[in-house]
Amino acid sequence: MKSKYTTIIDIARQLNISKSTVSRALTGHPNVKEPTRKAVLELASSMEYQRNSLALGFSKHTTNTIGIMVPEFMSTYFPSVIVGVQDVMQAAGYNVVICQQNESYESEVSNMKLLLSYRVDGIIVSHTKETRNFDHFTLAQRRGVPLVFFNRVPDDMNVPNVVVNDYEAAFQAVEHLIAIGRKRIAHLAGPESLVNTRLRRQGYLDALKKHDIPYNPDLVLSYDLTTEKVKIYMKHFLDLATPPDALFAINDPTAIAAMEVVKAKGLRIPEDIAIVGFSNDFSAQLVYPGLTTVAQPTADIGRTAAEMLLQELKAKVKNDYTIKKAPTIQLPTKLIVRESTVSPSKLRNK
Amino acid sequence: MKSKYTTIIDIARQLNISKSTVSRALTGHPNVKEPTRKAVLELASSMEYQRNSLALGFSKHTTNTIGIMVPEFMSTYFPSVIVGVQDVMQAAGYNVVICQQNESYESEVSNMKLLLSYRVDGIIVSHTKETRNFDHFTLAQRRGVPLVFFNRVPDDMNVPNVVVNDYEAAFQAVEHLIAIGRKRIAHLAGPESLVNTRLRRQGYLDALKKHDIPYNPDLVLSYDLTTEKVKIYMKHFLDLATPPDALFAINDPTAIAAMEVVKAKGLRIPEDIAIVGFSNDFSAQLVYPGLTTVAQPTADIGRTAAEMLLQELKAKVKNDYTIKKAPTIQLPTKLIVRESTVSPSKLRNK
DNA sequence: CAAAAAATTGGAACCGTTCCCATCAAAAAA
DNA sequence: TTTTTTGATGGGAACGGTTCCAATTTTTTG
Repeated sequence: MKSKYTTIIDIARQLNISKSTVSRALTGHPNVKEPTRKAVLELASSMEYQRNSLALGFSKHTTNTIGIMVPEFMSTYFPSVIVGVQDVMQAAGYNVVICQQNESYESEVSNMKLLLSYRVDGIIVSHTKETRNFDHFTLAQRRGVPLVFFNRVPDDMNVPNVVVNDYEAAFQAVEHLIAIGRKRIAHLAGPESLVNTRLRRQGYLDALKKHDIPYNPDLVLSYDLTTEKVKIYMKHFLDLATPPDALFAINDPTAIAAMEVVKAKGLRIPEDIAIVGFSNDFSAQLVYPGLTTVAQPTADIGRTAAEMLLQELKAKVKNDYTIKKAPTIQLPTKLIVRESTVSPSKLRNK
Repeated sequence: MKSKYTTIIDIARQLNISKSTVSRALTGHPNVKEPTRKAVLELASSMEYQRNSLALGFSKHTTNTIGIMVPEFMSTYFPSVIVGVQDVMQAAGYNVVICQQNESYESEVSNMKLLLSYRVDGIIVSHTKETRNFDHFTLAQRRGVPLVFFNRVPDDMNVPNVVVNDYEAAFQAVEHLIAIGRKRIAHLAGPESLVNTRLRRQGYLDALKKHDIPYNPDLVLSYDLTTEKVKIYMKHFLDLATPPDALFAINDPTAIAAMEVVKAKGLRIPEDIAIVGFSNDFSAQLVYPGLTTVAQPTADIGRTAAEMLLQELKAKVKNDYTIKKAPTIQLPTKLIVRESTVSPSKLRNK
């Protein structure tokens, strides 16, 4: 089967020179006479020569391509991290291939194998909520493919990663709720499998403790990040004998789904119940009332992760993280106060 | 340089058989004795053999991978189309590589070349708002790589595509505004380069004509889809001697940005100005008031495009669309009426 | 102007896999 | 038992590029 793509051999034949020379001319090797180079370049362009990355990667053992794996991309968080990654990587001459897992562990494993089978040079990852087994990640490491994690980092793996201080950010968010006079603060936490869940919950607990508010286990529920469950759990909170006067939600979609339940029940936000989310998703400013939330520097997270990966890639001797401590970078967050915790009139006076 | 990946030659050497036999065992060729196959499979799994897709694609001239190119993915529209595409393609045993253009023509060209250099078997595309030159698309076709377009389809190219009836949907949306008694209906249109812009505007014009509302050129502006411009143009509309009492926006982000301008000016939605968007982005239900909009079956669009591409891929003889008419599939839209056009009390009575 | 040095080019190996063809062994048929 | 058919395996070319080394040409130098 003859392919329709032009090859360097086609060019070589037409010019009656060897393919080595054509290759040299095309890659900008210095040892090519000017007229030869010109002839090759002209013919290549007129024949619309398109180099075969498969052949190239195959023969050079490096593809100049990296992969990025995200658990989902319906919120704006991951897309905007990806934009940051592409930014840095394209400037560095790398191609970026995006894989999306739909929060499925199975997809994650198969996408990882896909990326490895395409011999990507490195991978930036945030794992799914289902991921409890990390063998597919260590496999990549054993193959010499550097990994950089962000946001969701496996906590028993020593890998380079970019995160925010989830603990501190949660602590501040809860302190904000306390500052506006709330005492019965509920927390809708995420799945146990995510570090973020544990850190943010600890921040919540410690903020309560600092302000001498006793911890009430009835007000903390972990859930699987599905919209249906939010509705059930939120209804449960509101039906308690003494319902909460505030909610700290693991993320913005959770907070927004919770707001709907509150509104459907005819309660007022923030008067009856104040709500705080996490990540400052684009939708946080759109909902009514505007959602108070912890902003993450998403594009920066992407850029930083990309730079970290570039470090790994250009290290002549691969860093061995079974011996050496892997680098972590923590980026700052910022509490964005909106109407879901402070009524509009007060906000304006600020 | 020795790669850390196991190859079929490593396996062959260890078992003292030829690489042909190993290859046959791994690909499930029938002519392999059972004990041999078993030995190969076991060793492959214990050595964590991972086939080299570069070598495979290189030798077979087919990669079992398709690309999808989208102009942006910060709204939910394109991500959810992608999910539909992945759905069908994964079931059919194909890998999907996602490329995101950031609405940049330059990125589009370079991503197209990237996909071609990786010899993908086919590509699903929605072009950027900047794209006016389609050479990179015809290049793919000349290389025998089938294309399927969706949403944004170059109108002077004969290519398979999946769309909605933009004209009809716009017509209905505007009729809805007329039905609720609006007479001065403004239209914020998109860039001239997109078919959607032209079709939706035509729908707008024809709806006015049908209901004997004279066309007022002052009330129609085309713009480049940037948030800053919406603000300027919307302010301009509101500052007219007789400002519009309704707005039909090219898409939901436009409508939502326009709503902010209206609210900032202290006007009421829908009483002073009713607003309709397009696509039913996830945020349309979140904004306050809820945005009336035209829902598109996004996941279905993705699934349909994927199925169309599969048709192209399995055609033994490639369809030549320089001769033959390319198929088009039009999927249904649905007008979703929310509070931005009908006040809550009336909505409830319906 | 011949010899040495430098620049340019060609040839061949290599990368990992598939696949066609040849070979050989085993099983079936004569 | 011999021949034919079938099944299992090995050998090697092909895919498109890079790269090292050798060969050739050109330039420089003594």
